[in-house]
Amino acid sequence: MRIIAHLDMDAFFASLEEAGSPIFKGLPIAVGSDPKGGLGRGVISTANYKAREYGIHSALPISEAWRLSQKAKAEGKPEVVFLPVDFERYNKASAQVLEIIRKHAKIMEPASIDEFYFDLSYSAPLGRDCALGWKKAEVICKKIKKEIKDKLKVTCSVGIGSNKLIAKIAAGTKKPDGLVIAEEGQEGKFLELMPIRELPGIGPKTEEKLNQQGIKIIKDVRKFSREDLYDLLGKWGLDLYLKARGIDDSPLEENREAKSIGEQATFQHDTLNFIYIGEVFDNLCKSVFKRFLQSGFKTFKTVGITVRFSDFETKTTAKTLKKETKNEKEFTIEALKLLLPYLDKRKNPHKKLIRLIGVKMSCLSADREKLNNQNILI
DNA sequence: TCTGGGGTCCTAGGACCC
DNA sequence: TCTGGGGTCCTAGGACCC
Repeated sequence: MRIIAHLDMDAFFASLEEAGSPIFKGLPIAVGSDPKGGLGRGVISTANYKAREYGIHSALPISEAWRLSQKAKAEGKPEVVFLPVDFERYNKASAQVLEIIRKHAKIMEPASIDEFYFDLSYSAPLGRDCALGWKKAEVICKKIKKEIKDKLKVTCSVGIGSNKLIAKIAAGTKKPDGLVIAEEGQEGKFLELMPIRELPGIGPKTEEKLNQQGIKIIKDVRKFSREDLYDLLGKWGLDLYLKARGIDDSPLEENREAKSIGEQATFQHDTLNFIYIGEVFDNLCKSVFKRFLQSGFKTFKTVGITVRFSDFETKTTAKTLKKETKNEKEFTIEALKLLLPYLDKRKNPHKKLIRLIGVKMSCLSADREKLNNQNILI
């Protein structure tokens, strides 16, 4: 039996900004793109709990957030503080959290900038009282929470369970600053009354599909056989069959490597101005290549681009080169060759304006020398 | 209200090789 | 002359997550 914890930072970006500047204390804060007086095109990245009282939340269009802020102001409430995303700062904080967790757990998986899994099974040595192990895990998590609060002045929520799925869901049930233990052997019961949307991997589309079958809460999933769920959702249906019963054997993955490096940009105004598009595209390529150099990867083999038109139709094209390369010119030229058809009649016959362009590289190889050694061995 | 930017994983179809 | 099937690589698109 494993004891797995999931730690999820509370409104991470906004909390860090609030903790970093005393003048923001207690105010509604929204981190995201520039609202530009209600004309901005982005979305909210993170809103703190005060801003959530205004109806502002992650992924909300920034223009709507601006409107909500103005409305609150008219009612005599404080205006929302809109702040740009400061990744450097958040990455630093994330690394500090990682360091604190690592002191208490040998096996850990950073799942994102603000989420971490770690294994506390060691607190229940073989042959010892299992309940004691869970108690010890709780004590360790309390310590971790306290250390994070002391050092970073922000809170987090932690879930403890017998696998990653249960731990993650448990952490989400009591935010902010929660600590929830989903007792071993009670996994099925813990989940049964929750809406299916609580299961990671079920988004709007899958939810709708399942609703059509009369499935609303997790318990409802259990009325369907493995075969039924496979027919409905393919391979993911088999996963769902197990997840609905609280079963999840997936291991913690300590050394996950990136599979691609890419960047995209949305224009302030939709455009077909070649010079402007070319300039932005060139900067994207330069920035992606710079990150490639810093990444430690030695080569890439596939170049891809994205074009989003003003009607939100989105096209991607990719080209895998004959040979791996690390050449910047090759990267830029291949990317440009993929982009050009979208600027003229070839792939844009109705001359639709372009909203966004993006570029990425994939098929990254970590270490060419290692690869060569393997070839010699074979 | 009009929809960011960073990613991952899965699927389906076509090309190609044996 | 007609007809396999398996395996792998590649591309495009979709769903999802933070």
